[in-house]
Amino acid sequence: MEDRNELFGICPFVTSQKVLTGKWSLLIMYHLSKGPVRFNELQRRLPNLTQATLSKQLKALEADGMVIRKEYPQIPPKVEYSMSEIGHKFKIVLESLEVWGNEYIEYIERKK
Amino acid sequence: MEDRNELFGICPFVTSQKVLTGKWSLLIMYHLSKGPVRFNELQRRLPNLTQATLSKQLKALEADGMVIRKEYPQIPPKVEYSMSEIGHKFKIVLESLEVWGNEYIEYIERKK
DNA sequence: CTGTATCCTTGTCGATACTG
DNA sequence: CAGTATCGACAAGGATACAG
Repeated sequence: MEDRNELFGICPFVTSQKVLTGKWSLLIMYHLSKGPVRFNELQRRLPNLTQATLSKQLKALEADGMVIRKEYPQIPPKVEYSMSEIGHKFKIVLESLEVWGNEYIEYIERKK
Repeated sequence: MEDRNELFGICPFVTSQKVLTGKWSLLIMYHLSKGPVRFNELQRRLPNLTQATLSKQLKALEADGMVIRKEYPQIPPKVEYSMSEIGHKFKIVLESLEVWGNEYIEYIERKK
């Protein structure tokens, strides 16, 4: 374990954290795990996220190879986002995160 | 799924992402998963992380209930950090992240 | 419908120096 | 040993407006 940047591509945690930096990445990946989604539909499911922000986050995930963007040459345009192969493998992480997240929420409630 | 802030404490992914925002949180949790660690030892294992930053990240994790800080009244002072109960439950997530992270690293290598 | 272009605010991180 | 204080730099996100 040495430098964060040097360790990208070496340490699984450094690498994971880098890919998951986006504030909405988990939520986006979760929605894509249910199947391909169009841009507009995704935005509808993620209120309080502007078009600009959603676009940036999707571009980042696409650049990281997590997400596949498929464009249908139509008018009006149609673009579908889906999980890539490595993205699909991430579903296991999502599942464990979902379980843990709910446990954490319970923990917070008890603490109140 | 509505607002990020409103959903903290409701949606497991929103909640998880909030807890894991820290740039070093995964790495710190990983090291603590091996057992209690003193401040200095932790810093030694995490080069390229200044004392100030490590201190802030630990404070954040402690505030979130992920980490327990135990202070021994000695001279020189000794402080041990360890995983809390909910922190221990996070180990499952760490394990799946480790597996996935390594798969992702392989994926990147193949892409080159 | 699916974006992009700007601009601005905010938060986070790191560097450095200092302390009980 | 285990921090804190301060400061500056930078990146990420959000608001708004516009475009193909």
